[in-house]
Amino acid sequence: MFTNSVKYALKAVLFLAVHSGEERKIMVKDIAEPINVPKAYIAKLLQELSKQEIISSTRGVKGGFYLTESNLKQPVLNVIYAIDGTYRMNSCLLSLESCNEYKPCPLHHIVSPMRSKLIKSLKEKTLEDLSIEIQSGLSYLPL
Amino acid sequence: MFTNSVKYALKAVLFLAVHSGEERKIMVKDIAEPINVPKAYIAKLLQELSKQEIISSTRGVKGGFYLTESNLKQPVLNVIYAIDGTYRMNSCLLSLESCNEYKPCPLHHIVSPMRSKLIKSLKEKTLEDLSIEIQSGLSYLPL
DNA sequence: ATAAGAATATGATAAATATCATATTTAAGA
DNA sequence: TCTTAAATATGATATTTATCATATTCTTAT
Repeated sequence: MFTNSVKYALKAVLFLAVHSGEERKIMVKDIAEPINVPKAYIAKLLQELSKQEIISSTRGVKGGFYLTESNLKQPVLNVIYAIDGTYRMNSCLLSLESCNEYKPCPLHHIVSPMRSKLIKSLKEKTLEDLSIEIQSGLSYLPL
Repeated sequence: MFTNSVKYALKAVLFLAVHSGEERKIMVKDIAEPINVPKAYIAKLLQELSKQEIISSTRGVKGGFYLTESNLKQPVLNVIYAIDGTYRMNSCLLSLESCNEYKPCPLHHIVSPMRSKLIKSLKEKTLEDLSIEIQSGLSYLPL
C-alpha cells in the first residue's frame, strides 16, 4: 500500500508530533534511533518534508526538526502525498487507466469504496489527533 | 497496495476466467496481447500460478493455459497470495512488528477495519463471480 | 568575525522488483 | 517414432526503491 519511505516518514513525523516543538527541536540522530530507521535515510526524508513545509527545521547550532502548531493541524494524508505523491493511493488497483464508476474494472466495486473511506479518514485525522492518541496511551509508536 | 506482478496476474487470470475452458486452452501470446502485459513477464507469472494450481495448463501442441470449474470456484485472494505472499496484505502499515489490537500503532484503528473488510471481500468473491460480472457488462477488463 | 554544530544538496551503492531471453521438457499428430 | 508446438526452468538485464556517504551552507554562540 505505502512505500517504505512513507512508513518511515510517518513514524518520524509522529515522533516529532509527540516530542518536538518550536522550543524543542530535535536533530536527525535523535529521531532515527528511537523510531529505528537508518539515519541517512530518514535524514533525506526529513529534508524533503521540510522543503514541502510538512515539518519545520532550522540549521546550525541548536537547530533541528520540529512541528509548529500549524504543522500539527495538518491531515496525516499530507505526509503520505508528500513522499509517495497522490497517484499511488488513488490509481486503479489493476492499473487500468480507464477505470471509473462508468467503466469499472473487475475489482472496482470491491476496492473503491474502501479506498474512499480510507482517504477520508486520513484527511480528517490530523497529526495532532494522532499525537494526542499516542500520549494518552490509545496507540503506540514503538520501535 | 499490490505489486505490478499481482495486477498482471489478476488481469491474466480474469481473462482466462472469461475466455478459457478445459476445451479452450489459450497460449501465452494470446493472453499477453489483449491484457496489454509484456509476454515474457506474464509467461513467468502464469507458470508460477500453474505450479501453485491456481490455474491449469498443458504443454505441447494444442496446449495452453485454462481454468477448470474447480479453478473458477477459488476466491480472488488466492491469486494475490500466490504471487505476493500473505505478508504484504496483512502486515502493519507502519511495519511495526508488535502492532495489534492490544498494542495498536497510530494508524491501526483507521486502517485495520478496512483491511479486514477488503480481505473478507476478496475471500468471498470467486473468480467465477467476477467472470460473470464481466460477461454481463457490470465491469470491464480492457487494455 | 569566526568556530562549531546543525540541516541541505548531491550523488554513490545495494537490494528488490520488473522485464526480457533462451534452452529444456512435454504432448499431440503425422 | 519423429517433428512440431506448447509450457517450464533458468537466469540475464534494466529499472526502481532503499540505503549510505559527504561536501556545502546556514545559524548560533563565543
